[in-house]
Amino acid sequence: MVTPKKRTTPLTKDELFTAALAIADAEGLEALSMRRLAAEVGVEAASLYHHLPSKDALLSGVIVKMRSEMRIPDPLPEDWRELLLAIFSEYRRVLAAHPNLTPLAGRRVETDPDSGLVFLTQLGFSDDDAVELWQSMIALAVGFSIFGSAYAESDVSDLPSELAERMSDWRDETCVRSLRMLIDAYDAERAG
Amino acid sequence: MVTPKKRTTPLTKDELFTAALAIADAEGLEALSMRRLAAEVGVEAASLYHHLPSKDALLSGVIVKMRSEMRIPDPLPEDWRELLLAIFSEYRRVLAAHPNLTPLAGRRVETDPDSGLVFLTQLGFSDDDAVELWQSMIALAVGFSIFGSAYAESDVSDLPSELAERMSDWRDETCVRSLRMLIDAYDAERAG
DNA sequence: TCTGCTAACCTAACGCTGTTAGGCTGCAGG
DNA sequence: CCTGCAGCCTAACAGCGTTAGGTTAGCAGA
Repeated sequence: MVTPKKRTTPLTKDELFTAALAIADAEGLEALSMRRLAAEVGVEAASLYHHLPSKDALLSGVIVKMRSEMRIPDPLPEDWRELLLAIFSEYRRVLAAHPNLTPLAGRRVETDPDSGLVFLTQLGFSDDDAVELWQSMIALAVGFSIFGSAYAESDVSDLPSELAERMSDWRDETCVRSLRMLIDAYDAERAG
Repeated sequence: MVTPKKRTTPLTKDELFTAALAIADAEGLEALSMRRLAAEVGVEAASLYHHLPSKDALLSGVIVKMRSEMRIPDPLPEDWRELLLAIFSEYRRVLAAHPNLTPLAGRRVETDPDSGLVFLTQLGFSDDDAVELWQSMIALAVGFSIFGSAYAESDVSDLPSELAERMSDWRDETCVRSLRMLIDAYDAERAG
């Protein structure tokens, strides 16, 4: 696990983010300390501060790194609703692939200019409506991912047992279903 | 701020949760340490472990305490859609009232048996549909609260400026609007 | 080739954290 | 009066993020 060899090439930020992401994935967020990361990349903890201003910056970098794993399907769906759905399903897939990072998922919002929001306005959505739909989809996807991860402990002990069991199961299809409903509803309001 | 006097009555869990919530509200989550809390209630840090098994238990207690601030309007809305909306608007109000706790908001789901979920099944929703709507509303409300709090740093620098500004503004009305859309959509699918 | 600069690393230490072990104290029940 | 124990204490542990300041190796310019 730990690389004991002396380094030959200097560290890079990207290498740090990648290693940090790997540690968090494998051992949990609480295992990701500066010393642990330093050991992983074959360096002492203080040396990391030559590349990063703080641990906070490290965590932000890890989130960005995770987000960079998003892959949009190559022949883009023709229907814009399917495109939106593809984007946010992918968002959720990436979040679900790194369940240890869900506590951090909300700490950073990034919206690429070419990722769909601007596109919405070109479809006839007002700026307000486009943003509201976009925000709602982000909130839903992130919320579902948080509650779906082990981070969340649920107390449903007072519910009837069938409901309790079902409430502990945060399914991907449910998220997609609700995402679709939001898209259709905003679309209907735009048309009406 | 800190109570220097010797205590006359023994500590209670509830007193600890209340004090911890106050510290987190006033000074942020990172200020809430066992030593800080102990000082606040006039005791040494180690003594807290007579009442709590761990800091994690403290944080869970704080979340429960926060959630207990929810108040459902007294003449219950007659329309069940308005009732649902009232519940989740209140949920969001409480979350927004404690912005420093949003990072923890996802760590614990509680669903009272009498808070509406069971009620949905009595209205004709299948167990699955009721749970899916319920989960979606939780996810949306929590997601909005997280992104609306200062916890989230947004990077919208690449967006057109009007969109960027609007994207940094997570409005309550937007959350309510989307909640309402979800309710109506699930209602329509139930009827259809 | 020698000089000097600087990037990239190091050791050591600071004050903080959650947590545990073990001891004191004062009050309630027998 | 004696016992037990709830409720607090002091002291210490290992680990944390971070900083100050020192070393080293390699490259730029003379």
